[in-house]
Amino acid sequence: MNKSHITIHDIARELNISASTVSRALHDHPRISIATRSAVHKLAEKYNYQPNVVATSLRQGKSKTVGVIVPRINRNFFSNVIGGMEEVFASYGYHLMICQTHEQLENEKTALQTLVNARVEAIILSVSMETSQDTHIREIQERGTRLFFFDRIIESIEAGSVVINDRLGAYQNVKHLIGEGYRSIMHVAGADHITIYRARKEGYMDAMSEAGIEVPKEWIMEQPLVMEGGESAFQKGMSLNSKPEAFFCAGDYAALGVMQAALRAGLSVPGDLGVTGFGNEPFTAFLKPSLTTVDQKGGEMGRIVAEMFMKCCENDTATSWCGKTVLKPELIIRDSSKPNR
Amino acid sequence: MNKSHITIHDIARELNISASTVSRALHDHPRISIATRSAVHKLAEKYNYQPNVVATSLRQGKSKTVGVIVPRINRNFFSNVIGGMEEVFASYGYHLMICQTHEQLENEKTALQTLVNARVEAIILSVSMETSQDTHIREIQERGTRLFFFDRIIESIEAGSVVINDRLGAYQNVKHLIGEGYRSIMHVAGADHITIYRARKEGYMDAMSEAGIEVPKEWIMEQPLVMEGGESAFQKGMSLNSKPEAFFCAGDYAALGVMQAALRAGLSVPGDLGVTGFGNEPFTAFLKPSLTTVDQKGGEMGRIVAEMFMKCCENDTATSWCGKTVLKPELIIRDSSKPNR
DNA sequence: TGAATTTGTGCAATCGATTGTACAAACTTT
DNA sequence: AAAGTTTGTACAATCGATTGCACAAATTCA
Repeated sequence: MNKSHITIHDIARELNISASTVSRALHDHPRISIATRSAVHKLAEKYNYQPNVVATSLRQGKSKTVGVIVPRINRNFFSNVIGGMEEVFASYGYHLMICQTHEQLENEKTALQTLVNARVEAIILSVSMETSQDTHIREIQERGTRLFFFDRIIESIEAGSVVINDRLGAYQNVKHLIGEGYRSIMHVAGADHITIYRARKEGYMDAMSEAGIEVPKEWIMEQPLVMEGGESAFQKGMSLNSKPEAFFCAGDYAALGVMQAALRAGLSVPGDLGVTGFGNEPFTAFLKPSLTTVDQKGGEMGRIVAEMFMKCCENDTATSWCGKTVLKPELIIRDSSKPNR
Repeated sequence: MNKSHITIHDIARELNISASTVSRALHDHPRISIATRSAVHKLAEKYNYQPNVVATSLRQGKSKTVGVIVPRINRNFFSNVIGGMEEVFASYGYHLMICQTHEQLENEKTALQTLVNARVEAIILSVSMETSQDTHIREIQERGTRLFFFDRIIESIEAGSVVINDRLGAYQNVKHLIGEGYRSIMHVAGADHITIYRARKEGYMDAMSEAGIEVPKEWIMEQPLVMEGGESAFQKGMSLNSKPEAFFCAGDYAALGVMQAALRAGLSVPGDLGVTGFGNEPFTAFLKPSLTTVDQKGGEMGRIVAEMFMKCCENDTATSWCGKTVLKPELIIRDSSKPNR
């Protein structure tokens, strides 16, 4: 990009040999004489020669770059995942190219195209909230781009993926509430077409039905998983005939909303109302009361997808199917779910 | 990378014309007949032709990629910055390549080299804690890579940069404490060779001397800006002759540490001890008491560096000097600094 | 009608690194 | 000494897109 980048040709010229010899010398090709090799190495050292990765990429058809698409980079969970991936990829000499969708399908499509054009070796994706169909992703895959999912996967597409067992996490969460004496537990749910949210709902149902608690459908309130969603869920819950004893929220911010609304309404948490969340956002540890939640293992998830890519794709057997790794979620028990009454 | 990627040669062959004509047709070169142009466009459409960015990069010497180096991707502030940058860069068709240093100088060096090799058009950097010398960065710049700093800058290097006025932020913060009646205010400081931490210390001094409060040097405690650092600062502070009335911490996690240690020690915050932080981490709003702090404008900072790069570098006048933008910090007044006593 | 333009396209070089093939020189083998 | 190997290096093509230059055909002008 700059005169200051020296090339094998520069070295070749100075030593009066050909560029191909320089290239081979740099790779310690056995057919190049020791004398030539060391001369080349010395000069490369002197000028701090660094191969032009762009040229190598073009020649080899390998960019040593992996694309990542997430809804938002600055969400704790996603930045943890990205951080984890970066560690592993960096150790293999791979780069990360990152795009965010802001939860919008259109952006997701653009990002996919962008990354394909950049000739990334794979795309690692956590789909946006708006993504309910799969054609745009399937197309990319069919055109030969390797694909991996994490967390928010599309089940109809066969691709390597890493998730946590959301159903189990939710189940443990709700079972814990039940164990603490709560019975009429409502669920603030996320959009149903997103796998993880459906799974969390199912986990909730599992625990409830195991305990023999009937769940009227008003107890399940689909809401945007932000503070406001939690607040309005709380209002709705309080207006029902069967007053809620606890809320299990599919997201921590919604749980926060529920908690704050409850406190404003003069209820005490957990005295009058139990609240649990999902995600283990950093703030949940510092809330008063601290919030019981489920850890999503962001960093680990990132490291595992990265390793998965490396195992499956580094040699050229382009088997895109690398299996699905399911991590065990971890229930973090804190104060907001202390025994009822 | 894959047979499914079609090239201008494929199109050329099918239309029985040359690749150069295809290239020109795709760019609507006026010398190509309308008929040919539309035939090419039609076929490109049909096969969903997408130019190989790697090839273009090589030819043009422009990668449309910018490298970013941060201490940790998953720190709220940095992920906000990155998120902001991504928005702007995406809108210009630029990509982001991201590396993290984990606050280690060695990693910073590697990352710089990696990004230079990847032929990024610029490197946007926030230096690690360990970075106290500048030669490794200066070298990169001298070899022709454009460089920008944000937040943690190196003043001895001339490069475009975006920071907030840390000194002012700290000054406002401490002035506010003084206004609320606190006088013996101690400062939990960060490493002194990092510009921003020194600036925060200076802002603290400004406010104190303006109020005519003498600051013995034991009041300034350099600590790792994490919870443990805050805790040990609190212990140290309490063992002094002049008991602290408040702590101004250069980081939110340290403030959290101070607060928790104080509460454990049976003090009430802010009743017995005022505490303020710096950074406006998301959790600070939810602490009990909520923490007074200074917002660092991460997203905005990211957007501004990105725009700065675009303005300075898109046309090839390689003036690396794009000035220094200083953002106004925002003091967020919450409960932890309520009036003394 | 012949000269001067304009129009439309192709050739070949280029970006930098890699690699199959060729080939001369040096060395072994018989 | 002739044939066969090994050693060391260069040439040229390739990856895909771009672009200066050349050149023929078509058009305009004188």
